[in-house]
Amino acid sequence: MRIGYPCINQSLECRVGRTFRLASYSEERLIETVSRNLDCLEEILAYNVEHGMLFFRIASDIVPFASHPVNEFDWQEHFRERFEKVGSYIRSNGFRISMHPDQFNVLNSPKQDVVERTFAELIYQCEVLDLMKLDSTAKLQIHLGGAYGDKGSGIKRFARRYERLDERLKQRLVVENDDKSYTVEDCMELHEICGIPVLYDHFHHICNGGGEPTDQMLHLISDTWVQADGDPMVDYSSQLAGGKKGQHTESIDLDDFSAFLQATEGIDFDVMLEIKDKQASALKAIEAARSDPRFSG
DNA sequence: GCCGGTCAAGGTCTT
DNA sequence: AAGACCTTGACCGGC
Repeated sequence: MRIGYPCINQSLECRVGRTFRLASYSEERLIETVSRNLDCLEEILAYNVEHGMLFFRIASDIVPFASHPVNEFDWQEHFRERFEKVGSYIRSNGFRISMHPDQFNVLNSPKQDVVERTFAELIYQCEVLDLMKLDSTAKLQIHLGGAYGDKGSGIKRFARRYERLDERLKQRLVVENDDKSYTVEDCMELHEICGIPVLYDHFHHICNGGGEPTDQMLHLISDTWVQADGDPMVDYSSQLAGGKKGQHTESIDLDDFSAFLQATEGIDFDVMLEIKDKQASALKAIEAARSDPRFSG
């Protein structure tokens, strides 16, 4: 079990997803920004090695506007060696890596242009992981998409588009239950059709699930990950006290996290802490997990 | 310098 | 048909 946090380390000055506005796009600016993002990624990874946090999510905009038509620059070639160098560091330290195309990426949209943009974004994010020479245990996690009043059709549409993806991309893509529409059960239905692994988001399951116990859900989704996929990835958060339903907590609730570890005893997975204070909570979680025989860091 | 309106992108719900 | 909200950090123009 590796423990990690997404994208940002607040105790370091740098930001790995630094970007800029479309209106101020220039090739020069792009090169400068990607270069700084890669510097920062190296800095964060070194911090994470030092602190035993071996699961990390790379920000989607590590290469700003990578899948946008404005960007005609061959960033893949220009930064090839730098990506290789970071990838080599990742591999030699035993990191697990994910990326998470965000809400605008809707593979099951009825709109063809939306689907095309989603394909382009998925290809870009896959290229980042490929350039780092990471194997198929490095994943892209995406939500099932819009419900459009008929989830059954939405699931089938996702499956059809999934089949059209390049094999390389199919080996990286996993589907995650969301907090509003598609439950773990829905994701399992999609898995039955096209074989895509299911990433369990614990908090989303609490918000939008059938009340099934955690261990039951984990046993269910574990079988959707084959050896080449690595251990299942799991997202963990909890409710912000006094906040709207679905809002992520500011800082980890260690009682809740310990209960989560206990409820999942004996099941292998890597866990991503989607908590606002990022590495601060990850550090606390690691202390709580040190006595767990599954923990590696 | 500092403040805060605004930012590529979709979906869903309200009016 | 159009607009607000979701959710988030930080860019960047205006002061």
